[in-house]
Amino acid sequence: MAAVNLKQLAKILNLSISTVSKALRDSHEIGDATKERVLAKAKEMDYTPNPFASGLRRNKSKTIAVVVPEVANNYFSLAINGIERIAQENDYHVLIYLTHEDIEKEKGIMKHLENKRVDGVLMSVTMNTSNQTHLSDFQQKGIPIVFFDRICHEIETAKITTDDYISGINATKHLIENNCKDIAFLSLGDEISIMQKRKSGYLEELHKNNMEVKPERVIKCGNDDEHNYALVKKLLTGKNKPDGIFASVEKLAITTYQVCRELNMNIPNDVKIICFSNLETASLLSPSLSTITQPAYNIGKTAAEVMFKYLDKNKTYIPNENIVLQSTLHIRESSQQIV
Amino acid sequence: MAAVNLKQLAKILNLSISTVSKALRDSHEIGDATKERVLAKAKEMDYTPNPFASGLRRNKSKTIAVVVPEVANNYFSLAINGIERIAQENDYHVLIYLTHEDIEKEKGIMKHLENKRVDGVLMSVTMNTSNQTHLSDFQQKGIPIVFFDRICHEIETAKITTDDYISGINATKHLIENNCKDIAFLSLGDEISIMQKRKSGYLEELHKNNMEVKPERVIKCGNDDEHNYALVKKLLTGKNKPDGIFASVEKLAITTYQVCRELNMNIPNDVKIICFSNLETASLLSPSLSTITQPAYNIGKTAAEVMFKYLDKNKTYIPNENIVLQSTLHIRESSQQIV
DNA sequence: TAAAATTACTACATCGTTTGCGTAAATAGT
DNA sequence: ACTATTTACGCAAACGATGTAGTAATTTTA
Repeated sequence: MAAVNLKQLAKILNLSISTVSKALRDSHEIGDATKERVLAKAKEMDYTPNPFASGLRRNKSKTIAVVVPEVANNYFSLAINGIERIAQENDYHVLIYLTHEDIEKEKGIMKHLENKRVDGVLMSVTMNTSNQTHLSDFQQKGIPIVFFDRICHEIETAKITTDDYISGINATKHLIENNCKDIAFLSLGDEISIMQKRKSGYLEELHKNNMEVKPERVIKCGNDDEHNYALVKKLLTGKNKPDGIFASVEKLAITTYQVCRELNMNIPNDVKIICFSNLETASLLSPSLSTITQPAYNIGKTAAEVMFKYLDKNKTYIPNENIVLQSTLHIRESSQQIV
Repeated sequence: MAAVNLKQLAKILNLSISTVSKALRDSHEIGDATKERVLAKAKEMDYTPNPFASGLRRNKSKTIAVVVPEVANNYFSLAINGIERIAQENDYHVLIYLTHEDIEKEKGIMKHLENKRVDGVLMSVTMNTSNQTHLSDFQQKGIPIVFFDRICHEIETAKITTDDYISGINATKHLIENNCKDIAFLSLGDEISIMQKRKSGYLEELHKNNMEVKPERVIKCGNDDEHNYALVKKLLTGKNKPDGIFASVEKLAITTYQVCRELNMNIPNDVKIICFSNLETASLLSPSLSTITQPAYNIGKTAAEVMFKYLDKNKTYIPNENIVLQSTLHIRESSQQIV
């Protein structure tokens, strides 16, 4: 029942606590015969070190935190998958925290993590994280952060992203090539870096094609699904409807599908759609959804690998580094001109 | 930079360490004036207790673990969402572990958790978890487990499930009412309880309608997507095809959609489909997918609530309790007779 | 008014590990 | 053979917070 500890092990083995401890950690100070005796007994008694005691003593938690806006989301859950894999390989534990896009919650979570509960934090910030003092304060405590996807430029550390600007260009170019004359961009807030990059790509490509850049074509959506629905419905209801929609995140594309269904609009005849998405059922939708798909699993995996690269060396300072992975464009029915 | 601790706070305040500690915990032994002075200074210095020190001393981790097969899955991510919400409300932290349906990984994870790293475990077992000695062993260590969805009958504790048997009956009945004469059941393994219940409902309803119960209509799928694809393809290729498919989990329905697409089979004309699923895009699929939808968020929430009910009382023993939540049937195009 | 009780604090042992230092005994070096 | 060095272990002090058992000083009670 009760977990066995070093003291009990030592008593049974007739050795001192420190000898047992050192033997278990394979110290050179301990003779081979003793080591084997200790190992065998430890296994027999099912000894595992108390993580709080060793955490306290060594000032290491063997734990990282993942702070993300949500988990019921294909992108983040895949990223977590990658992170968890690397963590297990490194014998680390993964704490998970959800901000639900709430900057106050994000601040509270970081506050909770300041006391060395974790050795490092992997995070994707809130759509509302414009002020980042809570993040630089956090770094000051000596706990490293690695950002993935939704990064914070101002914080010096490693950042894993995808080629959002290029993807923005490619998606827009694709819509233009399929005869779209008036493309709207559905943004998620406008604070965060990925939105700015995706939007830049969109604007740049419009510009390059001498298409008019109308500010009202950039729709600033948010975290409230009903409000987003209303925004998209309004966009598609007036007489000045766009003939193409570039959704910056998956859920806005889904909302658009739902709006089109209600308004009896045909995709892609009435409006063409492309979006950033990791939806596994994209090809089964009606019509199948064209996507820019980020390598979510690898993003998480890479972020974790970078973190462990520094944790292994006991470095709490991670210098600026931008790792950019490539997204892939999957053209399906929703964005294609029907010939 | 360095985190401030009790000793430093005490020195600055010219008080003893224990006085400061007690003041912070609002002990009656400390005078009001002193309390205020301490609180103010603690806030000013941004003091937060070291979780390892207090964890060690009080033998409490303020952490629970969630052990699930996967996270890139709508059901589990919603459940995690519910769990995390309740954990945050209770000032608890959430560790996450993925088994990837691997029983050996599950055993290893439980082994890792035995040493009081967590105060409790919420879990959904692997599809291969038939032998549960690693779980009863774990319980013996004095750490409570609460099961949700994929439960372990033999372990005495609280179990949160949905009315899978009834849902199995309803789904099957629905297919029969829509003229299916030969319904296949896609199972995920056959060890775990939910599969047995869903299958029982399926078999029972066939029986009630005097339909032949062919053993080869129960397809035992697994964790290998390609293998599942082959199994479903074989099922739908021969001359003795079923005209209805009841998929026990979401991913098997998606596989079935993909197979039908390859085989150029029309859903629901050639074969009707219904499945357990929390897919948010079910209604946008082509054709829209009929589902039995479990209240995943509430299942997670409930599991966490039950856990905290006992943790609050410092009870490590949770008596048997079966909490059954209701799933809802969403009839869409994939399962309906076209008139 | 002496004894009892309360108040407001401090000292210290403790949780389980880790690790620097000390020390006998065994081995090596000259 | 006598001093170095190495080997193999034990002692004890941390790590930071908690809580029991004190202890003066003050207040209450009989």
